[in-house]
Amino acid sequence: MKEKRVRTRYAPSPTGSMHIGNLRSALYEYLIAKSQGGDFILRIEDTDQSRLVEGAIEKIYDTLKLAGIQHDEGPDVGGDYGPYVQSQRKDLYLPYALELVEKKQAYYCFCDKERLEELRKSQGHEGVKYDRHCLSLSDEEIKANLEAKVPFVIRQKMPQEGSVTYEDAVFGTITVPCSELEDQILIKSDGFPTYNFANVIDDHLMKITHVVRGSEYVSSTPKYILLYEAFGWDVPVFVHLPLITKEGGRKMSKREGDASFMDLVEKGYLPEAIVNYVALLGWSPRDNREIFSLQELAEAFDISGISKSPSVFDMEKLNWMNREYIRKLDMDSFHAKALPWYEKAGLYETNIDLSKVSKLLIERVEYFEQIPEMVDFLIKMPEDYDLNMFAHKKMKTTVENSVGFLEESLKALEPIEDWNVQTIEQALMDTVQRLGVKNGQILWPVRTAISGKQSTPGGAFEIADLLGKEETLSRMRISLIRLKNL
RNA sequence: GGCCCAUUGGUCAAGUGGUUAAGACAUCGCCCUUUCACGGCGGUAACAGGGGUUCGAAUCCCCUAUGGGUCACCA
Repeated sequence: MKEKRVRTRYAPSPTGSMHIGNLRSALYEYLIAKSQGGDFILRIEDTDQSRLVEGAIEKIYDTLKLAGIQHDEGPDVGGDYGPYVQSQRKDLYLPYALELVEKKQAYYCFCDKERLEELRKSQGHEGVKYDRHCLSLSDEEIKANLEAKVPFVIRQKMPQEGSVTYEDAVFGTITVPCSELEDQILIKSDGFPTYNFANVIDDHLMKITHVVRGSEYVSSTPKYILLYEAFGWDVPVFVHLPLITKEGGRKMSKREGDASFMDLVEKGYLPEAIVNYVALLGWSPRDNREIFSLQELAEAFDISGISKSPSVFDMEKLNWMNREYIRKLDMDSFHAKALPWYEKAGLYETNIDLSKVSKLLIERVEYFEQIPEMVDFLIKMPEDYDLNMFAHKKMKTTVENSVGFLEESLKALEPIEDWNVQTIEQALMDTVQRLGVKNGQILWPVRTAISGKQSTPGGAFEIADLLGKEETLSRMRISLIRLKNL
């Protein structure tokens, strides 16, 4: 048997933004193809015309592009198996359905929604299958209905006995009794195929070798198998992916406002970091490595590393990974990415040297949205900060002794003409020497007095340098007054 | 409810009959240190429960519990 070229596809429906689960599906599909030198195809599944969302296709393109997951074939780039949008393939499906009708594997159904509704009501709540009311229609009746233009659907005829078994690449052997299978609709009354049908047809026509999708499709896969068999087509490899849930084990959903890829990007997470993190949710490499570029993932990826159990999306770990990526950025690109956040924070209205800010921040930021809060004190000193902050056990400072230390520091700083980190450091360290105290006893009060915060992106020297001489001394004096007025 | 699937520390996870049950994030402690962060060292913490099979089970089988998925003219 000759090796077939591996082809996978990402087949989203254009109904909104790509949440994390979708992104991971696309990623794994891409990786499965690329790890074996295959092709990754993008196909738009818009057979539900009532759910179309304006601009959703563009969002998909943008997301894929940002994530670096580039497709070899798709609506925008073309390919030999187009069109890649199902609504543009609409006329292609009916003949296949009719072929099945011909083979007695499918049949016309003229039942309207009302009847189906009642059927459901009469039989209880869930687990109700279609009663095959139309299966027994005679050819004449069918013909008459067709000529009378009675709306119809085409249903797949399921076997009544036995079971269907298939090998899932991650879940192993799955067996479902045929009694569980409903005579599902293949062609809807609006002439469009259902997802289940279009999927099989398109995957076959597009020569997809690995059908990769979320595990919510595991139990409907037997229906697909039956379809492939009815047509006499090769059954592809099914790779079902475990779910990604949020804390508490609930499924992530855009309805509930769970983060989409784009949301995370907007918060200042780097696409590479998100991709890296998501790749590790549900898949693990043979070794213990955690940092992977997309290229490296494509080299290391293996279906056998995919796990069966769902995993929780952990923001903390994403934060960690994002910081790893941020710290690897060179200064210029970090600075460029930070700029919009400086603007948002109001730093543009100050004379503060932003490149110096970046140097301090690159070591401390987990994601960019944190920046405004980290630098707010530079713009405006918090006026009513808690003076108890001056008391620091390890620094050996108290609210009381800080007064004297601050006064001495002020004296040392006032004469400085060339105000920079070095001169500030020298002046302050000289003071430490002169008074014979611990470094922290001088530096902690100074830093606190000019920032009003428990922690800052830099120490006393750096913050004083950023603020400039005038502002620094002014803040120290104000804090001193507050301390004395206690 | 029927069917399908899953279950290793708070989280991600390695592990495929014999291990002191890795590693990472988080957390805690210590060190370093001008705060925070970084870095270094160390700690707490797991095989859902019960039966088997076996000389030996996290690994195989069964039952129970819990969790999830699915039962549409949605994908």
